[in-house]
Amino acid sequence: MPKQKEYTLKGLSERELLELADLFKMFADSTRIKILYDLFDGEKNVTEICEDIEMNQSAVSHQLRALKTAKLIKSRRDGKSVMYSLDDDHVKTIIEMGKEHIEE
Amino acid sequence: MPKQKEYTLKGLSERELLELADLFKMFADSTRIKILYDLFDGEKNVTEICEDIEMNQSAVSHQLRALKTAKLIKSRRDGKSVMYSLDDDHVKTIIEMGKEHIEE
DNA sequence: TATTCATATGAAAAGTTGTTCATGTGTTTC
DNA sequence: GAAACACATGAACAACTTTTCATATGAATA
Repeated sequence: MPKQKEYTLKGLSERELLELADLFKMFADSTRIKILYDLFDGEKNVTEICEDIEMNQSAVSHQLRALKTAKLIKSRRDGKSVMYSLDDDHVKTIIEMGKEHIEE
Repeated sequence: MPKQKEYTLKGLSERELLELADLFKMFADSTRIKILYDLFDGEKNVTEICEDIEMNQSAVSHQLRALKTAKLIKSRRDGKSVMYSLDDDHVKTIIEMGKEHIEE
């Protein structure tokens, strides 16, 4: 039996297109952009991030989890703290491209 | 009277952060990614786009308007048709960066 | 000018998302 | 081991998005 013809758009499968959209969803919220941008400096714990971006701890934790699931950041425990840092080289490039667009 | 201290995260104002998020929202939906990706080939009219991405005309028109408002695409009328094309050099780069991330 | 083709648009429904609140878990310190 | 500190999590609500349906507008053609 022949395999069901799957929709693709010039080599991109429906599944890959959805993954792409999910990835960009991570950049589609200003709280998450603040977190990512804050981590440009390097590793920080949750309390530091909360102070830097002026958001409460619960909201930040929820967004950190989303960013981690999307593999944009990683974490390690350090005593009572959990340290977060960027986990993808493309994050900076993507945000920089965005900045260039809005600065035109 | 001193100006009210405005929140900024390392030089990015709250306003710019919201603009950035709004920009990335445009990439955060697979229908819009399909449209943008489809336009990598060059100018196309609405009917062509609908066929390529297999979506109905109304849904596509709504998304075309969003992309145009965000200045990612531009349009010109050609007889009965309206031709759409990319209006930002960064669009390809941003999508390519996204592809690289998910392909890891 | 009536009809047809191409596109745009408004309203409504269904789904998704972000924040808050309350509370739970893990780690250190006393 | 009790208290304090740091972080995570589930539920609930409000706000926002995307698609569909119906219909409107605009341009070409008979």
